[in-house]
Amino acid sequence: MIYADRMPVTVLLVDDEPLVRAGLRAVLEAQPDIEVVGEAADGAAVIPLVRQLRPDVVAMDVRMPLLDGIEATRAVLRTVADPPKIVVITTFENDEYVYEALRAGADGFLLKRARPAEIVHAVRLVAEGESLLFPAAVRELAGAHGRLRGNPDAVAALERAALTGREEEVLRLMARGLSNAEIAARLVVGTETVKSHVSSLLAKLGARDRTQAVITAYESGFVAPG
Amino acid sequence: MIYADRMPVTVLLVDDEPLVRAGLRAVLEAQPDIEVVGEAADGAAVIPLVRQLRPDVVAMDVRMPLLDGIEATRAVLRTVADPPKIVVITTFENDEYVYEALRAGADGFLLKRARPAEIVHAVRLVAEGESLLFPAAVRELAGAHGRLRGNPDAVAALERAALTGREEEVLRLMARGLSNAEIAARLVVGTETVKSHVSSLLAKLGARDRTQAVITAYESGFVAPG
DNA sequence: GATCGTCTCCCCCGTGCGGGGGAGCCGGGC
DNA sequence: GCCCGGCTCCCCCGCACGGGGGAGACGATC
Repeated sequence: MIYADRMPVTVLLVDDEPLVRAGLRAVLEAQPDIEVVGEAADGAAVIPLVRQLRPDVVAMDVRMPLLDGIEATRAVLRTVADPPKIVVITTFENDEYVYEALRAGADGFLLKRARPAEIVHAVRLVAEGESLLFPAAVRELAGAHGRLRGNPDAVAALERAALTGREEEVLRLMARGLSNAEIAARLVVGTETVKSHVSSLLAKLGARDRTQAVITAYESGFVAPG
Repeated sequence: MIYADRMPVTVLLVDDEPLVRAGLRAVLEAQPDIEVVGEAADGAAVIPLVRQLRPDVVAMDVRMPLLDGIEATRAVLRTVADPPKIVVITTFENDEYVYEALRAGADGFLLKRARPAEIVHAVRLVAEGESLLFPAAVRELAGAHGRLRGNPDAVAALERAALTGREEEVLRLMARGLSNAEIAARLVVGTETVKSHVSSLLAKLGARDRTQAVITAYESGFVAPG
């Protein structure tokens, strides 16, 4: 493929770790059709930079000290006219922050440990308006080709369930092995509240216990393995 | 099991955090058959200490200021005759440094948040040159530089676990959502037997409960969704 | 013969889990 | 205005789960 005859894709890097920024810059700058036009260490600095630099793509960490990637994404999309595409960067798969960011309007995400070629690919795709949303695209990117979308029964169970937002959050955390108390701490609510959500989602999913619920989550592709 | 009649296993601790060293020392010294013979705060100090103390096992942090665990591992294996076994210590699962260290010749790894019993277990097994560790399989996977079929940590956890045939059967049934009683019925054994297998397998996988074990099963590809 | 690991089963015991109920608060929709 | 769904928190309660032990039977290995 030849990209050199197109306008280069301009990218703004936003990550609190200089090391990560340097790595991304090295990877992306190695491409003739990609240009890193700026860097920021926190979400708070993003908006003025976006206004000034007008990048095609913002590669943004989700976890940052002052203003995280979720809020920054919302802020950019809310306040900037003709906003750039936003790719959120994360260390962990199954990072619930990522889902928040995607809900906030991000166009895709990538893992820090992805291979250079995958990162480049992701940036190009997003720049072209292709939005890499959830598992299927990720698996494709990750090269774990061939995996199915999910067990139809499990998918159906999840769709029928019509979980509320909070229930989905709880299920994601359950699927990462957290206990009720740990989930409560993470969501900053009482354990009784978590138990309430758990009971509710178990009933909706037709699961007898949390283990069966997590199985359904995996089988349906609601959470993605590796 | 009685260990006291054997020669004690001698251990050298290498970690830049004094707190971690203290914790490891406390855990290991509580065992009659394990003796902590020295400590170092950085990889750079390891080689002379290894020459002087001749420990059976070096428990080494991967991330250290001057000389990290990867380079230190290489250095020890390259320059010391009849080198000790090396266990790398890490805070994070999904730590690519760990895989680097394994490629460099480390014999195993453990998470800082592992339970004392697991840490002790790991040190003993490594000291015995036993199969706890990453046999060829993991090193191969790590060296294949490629994507694995699953989350590397989960794969590693399963490899390291070395589950018995029965334990694997039980894990598969757990991963299908069966309760202990149901598994017992399926395998035509008593529920106490199943509980015994479950406890054993949880310990080996480093899982706190059956849900975490099932997650590991999915993440590693031990059971496949869909 | 002695040792070891696996599989089997048993005990006690604490607790996290999940069921079943209820209740207050808030925002949106009728 | 009222009602309803979602989120929050509370109670009681039974039980499966998991940790801590131990022990006998069997086969493989040394």
